[in-house]
Amino acid sequence: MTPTSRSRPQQGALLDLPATAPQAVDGEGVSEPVARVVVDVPLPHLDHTFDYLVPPAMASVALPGTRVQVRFAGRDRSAYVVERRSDTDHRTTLAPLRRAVSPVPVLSPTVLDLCRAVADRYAGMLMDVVRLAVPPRHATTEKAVLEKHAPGALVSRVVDPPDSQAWQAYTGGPAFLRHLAAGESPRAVWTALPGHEPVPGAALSNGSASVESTVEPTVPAGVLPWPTSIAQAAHATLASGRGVLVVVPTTRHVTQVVDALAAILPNEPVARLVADDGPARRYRAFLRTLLGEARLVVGTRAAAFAPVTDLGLAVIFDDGDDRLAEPRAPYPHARQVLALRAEREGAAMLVGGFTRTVEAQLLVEQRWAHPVQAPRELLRRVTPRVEAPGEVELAREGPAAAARIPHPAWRIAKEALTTGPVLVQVARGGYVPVVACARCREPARCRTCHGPLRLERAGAAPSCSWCGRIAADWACSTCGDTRVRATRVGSTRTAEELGRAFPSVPVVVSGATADHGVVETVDDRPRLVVATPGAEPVARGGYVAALLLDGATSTSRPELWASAEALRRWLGAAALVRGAEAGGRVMLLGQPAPVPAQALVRWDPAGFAARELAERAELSFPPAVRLAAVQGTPAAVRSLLGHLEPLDGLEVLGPVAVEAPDPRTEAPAPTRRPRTGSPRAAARPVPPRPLVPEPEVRAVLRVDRRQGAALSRRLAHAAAARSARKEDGGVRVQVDPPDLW
DNA sequence: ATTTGTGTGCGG
DNA sequence: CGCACACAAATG
Repeated sequence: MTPTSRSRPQQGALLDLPATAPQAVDGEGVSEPVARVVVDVPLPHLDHTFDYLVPPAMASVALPGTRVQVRFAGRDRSAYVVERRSDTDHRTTLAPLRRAVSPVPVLSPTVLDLCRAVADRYAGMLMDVVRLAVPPRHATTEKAVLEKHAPGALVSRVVDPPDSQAWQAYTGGPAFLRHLAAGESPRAVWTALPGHEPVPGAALSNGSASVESTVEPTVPAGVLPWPTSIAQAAHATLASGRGVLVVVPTTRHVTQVVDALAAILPNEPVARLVADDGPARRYRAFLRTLLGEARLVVGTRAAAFAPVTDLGLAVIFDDGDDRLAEPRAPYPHARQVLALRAEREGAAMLVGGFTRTVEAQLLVEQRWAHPVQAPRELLRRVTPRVEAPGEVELAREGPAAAARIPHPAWRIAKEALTTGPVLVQVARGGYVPVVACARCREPARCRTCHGPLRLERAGAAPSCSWCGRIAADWACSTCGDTRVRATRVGSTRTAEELGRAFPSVPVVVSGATADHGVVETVDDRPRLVVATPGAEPVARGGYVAALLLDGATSTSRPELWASAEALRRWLGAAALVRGAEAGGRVMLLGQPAPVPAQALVRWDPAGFAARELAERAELSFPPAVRLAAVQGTPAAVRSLLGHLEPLDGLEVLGPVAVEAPDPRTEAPAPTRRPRTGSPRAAARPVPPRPLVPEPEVRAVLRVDRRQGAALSRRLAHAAAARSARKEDGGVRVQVDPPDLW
């Protein structure tokens, strides 16, 4: 691995000085007295290395990978040493390092190389990526970990490969594990089967309440919960003496994977890298990874950069979850980070999920990864029977066809509740999250801020979901009517209705809203579980049935990804239900779009992904092509586009005005600090900052996928040229923007 | 951002 | 000519 420690040439045509011959530096006894560093400055044209002199006192501390402080443009800035050398290409005398912050080389050459690749791919700055990769230092934790750490005690335990039963359910599965165990680096896109933890005792005792279960369903070998399958792949990789990194969307997923690893590899330490754990625990887990104390690392998106020693396998699960995309510049996606990493470090990769994302489909079609999925016959047995009755079928059943929960759905729930738990997936949380005028159906809005009104609980007056004001004397601005009706029904109200219909069955609500938290698990007793997508509790032994309400709500969104996202959510819920062989049933309701609905009924996420990708190729949409969005004030966007060097086949769409920022998500007024401490600031005329932020525009750049790297390079150059000229008005450059259309 | 270097204009 | 101020370039 070659770290990219070479000083990059000055950006653009601004400064094309003849390369100065490296000059030896007299270090007064210090060997390699030059520290090449990356400095934390937010200016794109300064996104390269700088050389400093290492004072004798820091000679053995300021080693490559360590944090230091340097004087830069008159201020102390934090920086990382990326290289130590004995010469410099800088012409004038070097300034000394100010302070060695810590002796721990937190930025390893491998991770630095990855950060550079990610920055390049996303047209961003190296330091922005490094900030994502290296968690903030926690001094007391660092001291504690270093004191306890005994380098000699690191025993690379030899692990035997997993038994040959593992992954047998999947075509190509055993081969995948075999290659991992042999130290090779296969890549797979894995469509996971629903698997359920067996109910203790149920498989053995035949005195179950279920009368007709004379035939005990035989769960085929290898149909296991997804975290267990991942643990088996990790096991195989450990057998080759290499480390494993697993990245998942949420803390909840992390816990599931950590538990599965503990069950299969009880003696193997696991590092849990989750930002939610807080600075101390997060930094401790990071250091344990860095020191090689844990070869198994599990975490959320930032963990994609974890310094796993000798990485053998990178895993990402449920890669369609938007929480795997980093919200800070340069907005890298964990799937992409891991893919770059697998290539650069020669590691294997596993992209898994119940659905198959369009991006994963592209990896398959490019032959970058092999598909790993179950044969049709097995799939039919272990997935639930799914129905998506159309209006015609429902009308045959009786007059209540248009009801949110039509008669056939009630019947499924009633039958299932005699045996075990039933899941009801509802698109929205809360009680009645959106109301409209009862007469003209115009959405009801707040008189003060024009936010949408909702009902927070039974019998409550409507209130604004943006500002919280109670709209006690609301009247429709269109027709004057004072009555409201529900346009969306949330999980709380749904639970209320279901509770009335099944008074003898307990009802559980799970969701990320304030009223109630996310419920992790439920047992196998009869119970109604109402949950929003992603918050479905795992039921021991699997749900007997699931009702997926609000089908249209999830597919009618205008975004490009709406139907793929709907299918992902439906499959996520349906995968918690027992297989058809064990009586599991799913009903999809609420007029969903037919294409994703049929993909669910046939349980064919790969077919859906192939069709979706073909369609996007036809329309020149990503990921079939590479897109980048450039957003900012009109002048700033225009200037950035003006600085772009020509690129074959580059299409520039727009710029067009972007819709007004949403007052819910937009911070109030970004009060600019007047810097009271500095007398200079008072003397300088403050540029007038508009009270109302200037409206922004966005341009979309489109190129062939093979030109993607060239586009990113040009965007980074243009941003550097702009910042070098101190052109103000920030522009946000986003490669692979997730939220277009 | 902040510092440093260079150019310009005006008073002496 | 000398100095203050403005602007541009560089930041090690």
